[in-house]
Amino acid sequence: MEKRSRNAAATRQAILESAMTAFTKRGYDGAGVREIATDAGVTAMLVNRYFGSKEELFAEVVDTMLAPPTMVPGESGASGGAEAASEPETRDESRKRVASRELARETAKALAARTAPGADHLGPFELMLRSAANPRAAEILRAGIERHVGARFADALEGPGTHERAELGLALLAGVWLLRTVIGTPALREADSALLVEQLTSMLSVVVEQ
Amino acid sequence: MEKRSRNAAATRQAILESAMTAFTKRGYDGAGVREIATDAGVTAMLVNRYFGSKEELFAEVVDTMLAPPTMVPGESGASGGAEAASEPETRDESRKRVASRELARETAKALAARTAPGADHLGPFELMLRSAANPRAAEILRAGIERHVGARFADALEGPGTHERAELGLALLAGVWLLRTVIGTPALREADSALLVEQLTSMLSVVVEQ
DNA sequence: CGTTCATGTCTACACTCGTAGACTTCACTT
DNA sequence: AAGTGAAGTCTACGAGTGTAGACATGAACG
Repeated sequence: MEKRSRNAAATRQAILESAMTAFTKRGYDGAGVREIATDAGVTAMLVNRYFGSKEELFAEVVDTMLAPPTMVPGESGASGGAEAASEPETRDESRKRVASRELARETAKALAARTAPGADHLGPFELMLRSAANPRAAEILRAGIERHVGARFADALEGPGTHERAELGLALLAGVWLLRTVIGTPALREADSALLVEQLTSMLSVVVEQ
Repeated sequence: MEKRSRNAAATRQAILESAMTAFTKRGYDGAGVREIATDAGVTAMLVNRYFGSKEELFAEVVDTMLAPPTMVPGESGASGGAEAASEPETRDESRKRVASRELARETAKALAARTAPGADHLGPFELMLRSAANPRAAEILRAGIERHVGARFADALEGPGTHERAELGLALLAGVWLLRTVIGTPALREADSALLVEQLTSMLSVVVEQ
C-alpha cells in the first residue's frame, strides 16, 4: 500500500473506491463509515469531511457505479472490483445495428457468466440488491437508475414503450442476480449454463424485440 | 387491542405476527426487537424468551410466510398478519389441468395487481428483498425458499428442468417486485396495467410452458 | 527559516442494538 | 385461601453506530 502523502484527490478517490466495495458487499446499512475509512487508510471523520455524510457518500457511489463506463482508457473506473453491468464492447449506437435477438443473447450470456458460482464480480446489481432495504438508500438508487441505467437500456431498444420494456428486462436481470448470488438458490446456481442462457435469451427477447 | 391476559400461545402468535410485518416492512437489519415487542404489546425480552434470539425469530417468520401458497392467484398471501389457512384440496393437481398459458397469465395478473402503486400488499417477496442484504438472513431465506417455494412452483410445471424454470420465473417476479415497489422506478410504476400483464405473461410463458 | 492552511486525527457524544440475569405479577391448582 | 410455577417486566451491559468539534501535522510558500 503506497503512502499517498497528503494528496486530497487521491485520498478522496481511495475513500470512494473503498466505499464502493463496502456498500456493494455489505449494503448501505451493513457497511460502516469506520470500516470504509480503515480500508482507505484514513480516519472515519475524514470520510464525512470529504463527502458530508454517509448518505451523500452513498449517493456518489451510486452515481459512479451506475454511470456508463468511460471509453477513455486513462480512467480506470474502479480498482475495487466495480464494473458497470453492460455488455463488453458494444456501445449504444452499434447496439441498435445488432439484431435484437443477438442483444438478448449477449445480455443473457453476460448475466450468466457474472452470476456463475465461481465469479465474484461485484457490480451495481449487488449494490442495489443489498441496499434496497433502507428507504433513503432506495430513493438514491431509484434516482440513479432513472438518471443512468433506465435511459441507457431504453436507448438500446426500439418501438413503443422502451422504458417500460427496458425496466422489465432489468427486473429479470436483477431477480436472477438476486436468486443466483445474493440468496444462492441451488437450482439456479447449479443450472446448466448453456440452458440458462437459452431460457434467459427467450425471456429477454420478449421485451427486447420489437 | 384486547388484553390477552397471560396466554402464552396468543402472546407468541402476537409476537410472530408483529415480527412478520416488521421484518417485511423494514427488513432483518432494519427491524428491531424492541419495535417488534412494542407492537405486540410486550417487552423486548419476552421475544427472546419465546423465540431464543432475533435470528431464530426471523427463521420462524420466514417459515411461516413461505409455507402457504405465495403468488398463485387463489391465495391471499399474508397481508400483514398471515393466517395459517389449512386447505385439504388437491391444489397441485387442479393447477396442472389449467393451461400453461393461463397459469402464466394469472400469475402475471396477480403480480401486477399486488405491486400496483396503490396496493400495499406485504408479502414474502418484500420480506426477501428487504432482508437479503444480511448474510445470515439470506441463508435462512435460501433454506426457506428451497424447502417451500421452489418445490411448490416446480410442481406446477411439467417437463424437464422444472426447478430451474420455476426459479427463473421466481426471479422475474422478484425483480419486478423489487423495481416496482421497493425501489419504485417510475417507468414500471406508471406502466399501463394491461400492457404490463401482457408482457409479463409472455416472459413467464417461456419458462412455464413446456 | 518560519508561517500558513489544507489535510488528517483524537476524543467524545448521544444514540440504538441484541440480550443476559434478577425481579415481579398473575392464573391456576390443591 | 395459600402456594407455585409460568408469564412478563426492569435494569443494565457491552458493543456498535454516525458525526460534531477541537486538536495535530506536514508540505508548500513567503
